[in-house]
Amino acid sequence: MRDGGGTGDGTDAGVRYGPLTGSLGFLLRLAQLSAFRDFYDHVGELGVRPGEMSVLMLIAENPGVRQGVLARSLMIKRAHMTKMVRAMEEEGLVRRTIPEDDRRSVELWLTEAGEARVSGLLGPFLAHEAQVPATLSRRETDQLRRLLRAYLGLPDTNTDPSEESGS
Amino acid sequence: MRDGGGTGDGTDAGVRYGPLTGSLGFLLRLAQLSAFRDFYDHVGELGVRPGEMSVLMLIAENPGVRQGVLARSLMIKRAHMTKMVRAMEEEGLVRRTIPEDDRRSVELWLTEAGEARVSGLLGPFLAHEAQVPATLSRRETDQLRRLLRAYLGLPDTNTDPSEESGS
DNA sequence: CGGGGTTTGTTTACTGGGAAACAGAAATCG
DNA sequence: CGATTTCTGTTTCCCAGTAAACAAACCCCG
Repeated sequence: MRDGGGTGDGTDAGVRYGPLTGSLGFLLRLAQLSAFRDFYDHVGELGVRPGEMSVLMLIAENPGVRQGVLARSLMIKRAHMTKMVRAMEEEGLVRRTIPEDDRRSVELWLTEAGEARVSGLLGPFLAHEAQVPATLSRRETDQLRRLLRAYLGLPDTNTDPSEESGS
Repeated sequence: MRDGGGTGDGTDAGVRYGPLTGSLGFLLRLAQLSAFRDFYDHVGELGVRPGEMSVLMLIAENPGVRQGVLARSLMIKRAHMTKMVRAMEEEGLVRRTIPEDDRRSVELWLTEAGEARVSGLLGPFLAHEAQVPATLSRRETDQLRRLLRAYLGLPDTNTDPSEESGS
């Protein structure tokens, strides 16, 4: 018998969290795990992982972005970005070019297959994102996003939640 | 020498995040990485990782908790919990007992060394947690915590912040 | 010009964590 | 009671991601 609000998250086991209850880092970790699980349940069926999707989308949005900038933007190490991008190059999704003005760096572009991949993923992804987390109201969800962006120091982009969603 | 550029978050590289800007999962991922980095900067100096700390604190708060319950509470797999707890047993921090009424399961207890460890970590940890993230006001921080707990389906525990001890 | 320092990507070795298969104990059901 | 199913922890193998060392290119300054 679960105590009322069992959401299936696995966090309703009746343990006392003690000092962790108020820990922002701990809550962020649990929330991220929960969100990724949702991602796998919905978008993951299309055979894409969160990391791959974020890389593809950022290249699509910033053609020719340099590899290190991409790594820093996604807060992962350059070493790992090398592996991801190399693998995606092997898959024929990404093209890597070396600019003349700085021959250390690598610029990234989507191939046609890469663009097709993004096109195919965008719909399901946006549909997934449009869903309200079921434990929050729409207003709370918007506020949570806003606070997370503020926490990260990202600009408060007014991505008007009233737009598209139809298409 | 510490990198003094921007906010230090590494997310200010000028890239356009596109659909990811509004993605709750993506923002949660970045926020979690940022929070863990803070943790390592402050508490990590004491030679403890977030996972180890959370396990110790949960056992301290719930003596005799079963291993699987602990795993579910922290949203990690039992397989991994086995490894962590075994390692901590090797270190002499945790004691594992098999209850008579269910000889499959394992109950976890802190040893004296384990309790000493928790005692030594609690102060720095609480001091770390008391810090407001510098990009948020105190009120926003509290609200972020509240929204994360709601998102996770955790009870809205009013962790009385009345002991902010001077600052 | 040339020599240090820095940046960029890469390689290698390592850690945290998951997936799947498994064994023993418990529960269920004939 | 025995057979089957379920639950718990464990093992093995694998993947995402990091740390550290490195080489090439760039930059700065004499």
